[in-house]
Amino acid sequence: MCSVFEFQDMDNFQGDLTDVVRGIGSGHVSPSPGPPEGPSPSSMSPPPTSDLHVEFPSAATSASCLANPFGDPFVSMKDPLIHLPASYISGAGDNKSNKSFAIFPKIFEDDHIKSQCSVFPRIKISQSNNIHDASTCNSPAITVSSAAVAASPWGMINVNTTNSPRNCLLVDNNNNTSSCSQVQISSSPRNLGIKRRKSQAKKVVCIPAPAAMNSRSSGEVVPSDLWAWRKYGQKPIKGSPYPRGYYRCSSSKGCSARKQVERSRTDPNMLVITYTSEHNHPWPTQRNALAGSTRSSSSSSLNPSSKSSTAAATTSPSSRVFQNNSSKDEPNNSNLPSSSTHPPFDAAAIKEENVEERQEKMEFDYNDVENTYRPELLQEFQHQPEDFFADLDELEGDSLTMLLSHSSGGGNMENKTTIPDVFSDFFDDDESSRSL
DNA sequence: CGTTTTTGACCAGCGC
DNA sequence: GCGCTGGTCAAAAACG
Repeated sequence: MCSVFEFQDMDNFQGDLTDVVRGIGSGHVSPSPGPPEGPSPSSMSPPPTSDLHVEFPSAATSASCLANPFGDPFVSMKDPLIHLPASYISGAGDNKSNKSFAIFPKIFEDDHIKSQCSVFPRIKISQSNNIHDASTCNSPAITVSSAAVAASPWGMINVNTTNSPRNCLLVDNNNNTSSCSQVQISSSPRNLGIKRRKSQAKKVVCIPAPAAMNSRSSGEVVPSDLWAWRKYGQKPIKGSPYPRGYYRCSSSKGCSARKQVERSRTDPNMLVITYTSEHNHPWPTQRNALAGSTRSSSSSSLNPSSKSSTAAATTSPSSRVFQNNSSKDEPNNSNLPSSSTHPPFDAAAIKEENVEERQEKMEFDYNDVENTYRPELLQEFQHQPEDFFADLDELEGDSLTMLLSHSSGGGNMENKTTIPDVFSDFFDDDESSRSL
């Protein structure tokens, strides 16, 4: 029933990630069945949506991560894409389409990075209202646990989907077994496919790709994180119909942080983002590149509506989403965290104006100089969930919508009640981390 | 004007 | 050493 990918040598893994995704893709019934036929993102089906439930980590799961080897928003943060509140993800009773997405962080340990970070919390995304313990493989669930999970309290992502013939996928570096059948990806040279220019710590994240509305002309969609990324290259990748985009951090000159973004060759709905190197600067207090940051997919002839969505997704001014009254003209705003580990809740390309409104409402405070969110933030969510989601309903074409396609349509608040718990865990988790 | 995107060329690692 | 492939550079174009 299940497929198990074993990465016997994570150091040689890089090129195989999409194979993992393939496994995932085959595991869930995509709205766009069949292998990709080519780089035609405009024809891609929307990302998995609706009826997903996110179970947030317990306080114990991400205890040990204060280090931030990458300095990217996926480190030390609850990835906004991952940690979407359930009502974001939940479609208004839409049980028709199969929705799933897998996010599996993966760390490539280098000399200096050794199982130190619980970047991703344990997360379960289930198709139904039942949160399955996918680790048991008894339920129709895809379980993706990164190698880092075994090595550290990183995150386990259980992606639960129904109607999947092979609906339990385990990615584990510890040869974790189950009743699942196994597909092994060994470190044999033939499986490498991608050379390693040099040993680098990398972190691979697989996320649902925002749909075509967010696509660039190249077909890439880049969910936003809070760093400003500048694309410096794009290459077709052998064996994949989709090109790989190369981005470097433009938030700060001299920052060596880079990331690669590509679609899964087998599941266009999935984006594989590989982070390399680390940021050497705090979280950006501004998008230092407004001029280009908003031009976005202007070149996208495929989907004019994508304008301001893609680059925005990559380098959008939405970085200001939860920045506390920070002016984009004021770098090093004292209101902002001194550390580089405070990604505002920026689930890619939220409309800026809405973002600002939300900012006012939520009054996020990033005075925290430690590596976590302030508990107050949680309280904000806990106490104002309705406002929060009411605002969200106003968003159109934002990343959440893109991510979830037609998710919360009409202000469906069915799962609203889960939010406080969600954020409770969300912050409890960080609390536990901070205490270390 | 400042920034990003695009894209062809170049460089480097790896297998044969 | 050669070829393949991935990663990076850099000039030109585009955008606000």
